[in-house]
Amino acid sequence: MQKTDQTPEADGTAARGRGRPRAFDREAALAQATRLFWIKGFGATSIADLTQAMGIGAPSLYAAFGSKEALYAEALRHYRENNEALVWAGFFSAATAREAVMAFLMDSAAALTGCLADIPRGCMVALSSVGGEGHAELGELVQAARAVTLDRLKIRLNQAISEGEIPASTDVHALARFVQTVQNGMSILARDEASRSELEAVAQVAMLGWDARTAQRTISGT
Amino acid sequence: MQKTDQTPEADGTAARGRGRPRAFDREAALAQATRLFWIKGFGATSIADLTQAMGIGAPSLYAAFGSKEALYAEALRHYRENNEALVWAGFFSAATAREAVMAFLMDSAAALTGCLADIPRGCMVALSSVGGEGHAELGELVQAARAVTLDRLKIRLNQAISEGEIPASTDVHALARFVQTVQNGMSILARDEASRSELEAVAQVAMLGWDARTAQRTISGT
DNA sequence: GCCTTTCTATAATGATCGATATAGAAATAG
DNA sequence: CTATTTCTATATCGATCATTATAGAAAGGC
Repeated sequence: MQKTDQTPEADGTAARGRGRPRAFDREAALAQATRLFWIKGFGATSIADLTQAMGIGAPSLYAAFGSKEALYAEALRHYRENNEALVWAGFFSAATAREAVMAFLMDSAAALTGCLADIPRGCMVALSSVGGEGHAELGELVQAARAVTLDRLKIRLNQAISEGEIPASTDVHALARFVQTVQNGMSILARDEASRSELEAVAQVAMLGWDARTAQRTISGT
Repeated sequence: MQKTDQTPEADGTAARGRGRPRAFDREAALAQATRLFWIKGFGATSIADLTQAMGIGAPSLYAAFGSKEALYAEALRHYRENNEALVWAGFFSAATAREAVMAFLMDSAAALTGCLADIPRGCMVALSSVGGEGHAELGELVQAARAVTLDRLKIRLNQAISEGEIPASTDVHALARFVQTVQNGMSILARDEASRSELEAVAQVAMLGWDARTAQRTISGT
């Protein structure tokens, strides 16, 4: 049960001194892999696709990342570390919950259409269907990643209630689900070449739903 | 250029008299294939998966449907013919645009969570990523299917304007995009096991956005 | 009854899948 | 320098992919 992992560096951490050093930049290779998984998905991306885009041979890929599934898991982490700020920075720096949600949706409109950086359209996490492809473990990983959005929204909404920004009677779960739904839907539209301004207009309409839902005379929820 | 298709019945139409008749129900087999494509997607569904679920051999599949891609195209048609009404019947029978959109979103909440029939969760069209998997032709097919939703919403909104239900100044495109976004987002939530009542609550919030956007004193768009 | 036609089942096609065995090349430790 | 360690490149593994050749089974037309 307490078998120690015998493989030299399956975890990816570079050994310090001995032996021939790796000839490629691990992070750069991971970035290319991430981009490919992002665009094509897990199942449609082959090892041959990956080695070509990463500029390395298959044995190097397996030595550095372990397996295709482990590489995807690392790509997910790389995706979050490098792209999360595009969508969440404004949310976390906003003074009010309304401004936070507004920023979240407007920044999503820009990021998901590839306007904030040279990145593929749509969200890698939202559009991933790796769970339905038979890879249950990776499926749970992306599902957990999707759940983070809902958690953050609910935390911010509860904070807004405790600060008196919105009524205590607000249905936090429903409102957070609504914002999550809109952002997820944006990914599908972005993949179909919807423009940034179109998604921004969607965000504006969504905020009208927010305003009506957070007005003092709230219609009691569901 | 005017090569006639030589294959006996690649189009699927049953020849009338001669020869041994087909031993399986073509529509029932197609229904099983549709279900499989719906759940797993095009790429992750193998011919072996299909023949097992359809209860036929591979040669029978190819004789009846031509190819895996042609089968998927037929599955898309079968999907629409058999599931469209779940989401659109109320929309088309509603007296006002508001009731139509409300019915569309509420019926979507029920259908996408598998509450209206014994069907998989989420929309086969919205969640399909066959385009990004390298099958451009099928990708255009599902993209066109997604565009139908937007078209219908815009047509109904324009009708509502001409009937005086909503102001002529309404940004029809933005409002239709908003509704489309919400419904698409619902599919992603439904796949992650969101409940019918959660999606119905989302629909309720979305309708508040509708009301604010269609109020006579409309804030001029974007 | 026989003959033609079309279906079905078995098995195999070449291609590609993810993953590795092997061996040579390149670096550090001593 | 030599020895050791770890990388990379070529080639290949069995499995599975979509597809089909082959042959036998079942129906209608005569």
